[in-house]
Amino acid sequence: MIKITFPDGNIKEFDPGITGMEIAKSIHHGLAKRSLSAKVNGEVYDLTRPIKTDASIEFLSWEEKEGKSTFWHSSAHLMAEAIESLYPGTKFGIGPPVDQGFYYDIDPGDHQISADDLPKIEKKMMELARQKNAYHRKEISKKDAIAYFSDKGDQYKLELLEELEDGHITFYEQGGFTDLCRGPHIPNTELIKAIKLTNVSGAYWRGDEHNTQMTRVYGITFPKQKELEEWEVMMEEAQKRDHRKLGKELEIFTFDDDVGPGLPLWLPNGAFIIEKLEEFAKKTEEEAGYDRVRTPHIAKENLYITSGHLPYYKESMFPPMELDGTTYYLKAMNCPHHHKIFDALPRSYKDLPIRLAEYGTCYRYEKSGELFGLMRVRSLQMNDAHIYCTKDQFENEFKRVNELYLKYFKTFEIEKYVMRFSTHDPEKLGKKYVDNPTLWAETEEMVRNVLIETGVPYVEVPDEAAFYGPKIDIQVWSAIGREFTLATNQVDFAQPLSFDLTYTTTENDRAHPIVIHRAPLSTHERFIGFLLEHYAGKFPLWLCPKQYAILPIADRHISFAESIKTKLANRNLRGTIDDRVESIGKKIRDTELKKIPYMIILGDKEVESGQVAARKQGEGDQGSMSIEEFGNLLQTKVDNLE
RNA sequence: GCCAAUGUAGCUCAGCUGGUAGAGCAGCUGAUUUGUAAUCAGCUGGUCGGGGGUUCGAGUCCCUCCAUUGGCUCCA
Repeated sequence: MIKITFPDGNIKEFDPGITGMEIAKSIHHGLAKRSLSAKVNGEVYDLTRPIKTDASIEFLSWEEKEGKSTFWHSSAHLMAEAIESLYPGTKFGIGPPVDQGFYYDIDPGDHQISADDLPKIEKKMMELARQKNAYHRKEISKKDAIAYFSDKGDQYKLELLEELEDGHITFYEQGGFTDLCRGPHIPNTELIKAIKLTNVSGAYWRGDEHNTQMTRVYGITFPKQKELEEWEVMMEEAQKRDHRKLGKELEIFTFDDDVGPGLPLWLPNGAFIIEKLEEFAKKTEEEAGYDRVRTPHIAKENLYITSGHLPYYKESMFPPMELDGTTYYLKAMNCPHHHKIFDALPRSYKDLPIRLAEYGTCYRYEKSGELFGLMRVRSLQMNDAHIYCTKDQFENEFKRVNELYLKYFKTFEIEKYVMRFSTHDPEKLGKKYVDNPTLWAETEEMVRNVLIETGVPYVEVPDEAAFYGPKIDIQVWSAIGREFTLATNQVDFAQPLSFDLTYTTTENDRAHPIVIHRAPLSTHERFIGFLLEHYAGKFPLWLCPKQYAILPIADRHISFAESIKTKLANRNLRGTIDDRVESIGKKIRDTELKKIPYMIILGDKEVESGQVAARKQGEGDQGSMSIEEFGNLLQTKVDNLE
């Protein structure tokens, strides 16, 4: 007998070779029905896989992330089966589950698979699912595995097999489809009740752009039709929050063909919000000891040769221009200019740390396929600063930068984030990274220490550092689940050396400072894009271009409206008067759609009582109050950055 | 840059197998002076992304370029 330990600590005995399914059934038929896979001694098992030794067990259902993964992984196999039966001769790459469903990379040979084929594949999948085919796990020798895929002529699977060790190879089979796969899988295809294939795209084999491009088919499946419907509603909701849509509706920004791709034009509302943000950042950073500087948008080639950007970063810069026999570049970053400012004066250890900030406009030649609304653009303004400090000051400075992030995140109610600590790959020294192994080791160690000390949760990602040093990026999720990098905090030991930046030490020697590049609010473009989705276009009051709208019911109420506006303007509250001859219903609707946070409705009653009828966007009537009270209400929120 | 899809009025979209553009909203004009999410009527507005081709005839078919979108790759 073997001992099986349950999550609640209970232990039961079973015959060796019992399966998860049988154990679940022995407890409760509901559990057996609900479970998709099981975690056995920490490893996710098929419910049909025999358990041979003492083990802990935890059943995984649709409610668990790993249960979903199992479900979607099996769905990928089902899709492959459908594709193979519809388009015989298709070769298969990899087909994993992802956050929202699954995909399979396929090589359909002569037959092109397009979006038009998806309904056909979906239908076939449904048909196959209803056949209630079990997923069979089979351990197989490497030799037999190679024979199978050689026979099939699937070079992709053969390539994957090459890297696998004999004795650790498993096949999964359901219906007429066999795949090389680690598993695990759900017991049976009939669990898959709702299927939606979402799109097809190209994907390089093994993620390398030098390899052939395969066709990637994305899909998502559910154990209940209703869940698919809910998911579809959720996707529609997400679309409404898309910053590109909101940016247009709220007149924040626009693009124009004649201006160029990735070059946003900020409309007055957008410009207003940016300037409010800047005002806030300047104040916050002044308090944190930063000095602001200003630098030009272009510089001579030599600056970027010195900085090392030309060898490492040239393809992301706009092409050079020739002026009077000299080559100039548009700046893609502010740091080289700032280094020259550091270098403009003799510096002593007594001056350090020096923190130079600039909301500098940069231009980056992002590849055309990478542009994405405001999130990836070619002209951008960074919330940038460079800190020059001694090695001793480094940890403290780095910590202070992290604290600044957290402060900003709190202000903008960003609760979900992850710090990614990017380190270098020693094999790529001199190619992707500045060739200075000692300093890489030293600085990575320092950053790691700060992270451990401050107790901030982080993940370490190898081979993603900047060319000049390790960095921390902060990953956030917009309200619609879009993930991207906002803040960045980078260590740079290389540029101070290449620019020969020095300060005088206590011993009257010369030493190179360490530089920290940081941009907590990322770029204006990305940050506004993020905020649009984060707040669904309902910006906090302090950022709103218009905080309130006064809606007079008839012409005769306009003069009262103006006197109120003046009073509120005296308290630095911003608003408009809708003096159109329109019904009050229409005025309210228009103001609601513009997402102006507060409305004041003015009619005879208000003129008589001297009070205002307040209405809140998205919430409705707030009742009557004095102008004073209304002003206080808004003022308090603005003061608290709400 | 690569694979695929899309591109019709300021916005959202319709336009069947080719027969020379249509709606709602917005805008303008007029009437309406209105109590918590759309008052009514009339009008204006498009070289159908650009260029080329096939055809008696192209928004519709073909080629090409541009842009956008979904991915891949990339991302200081």
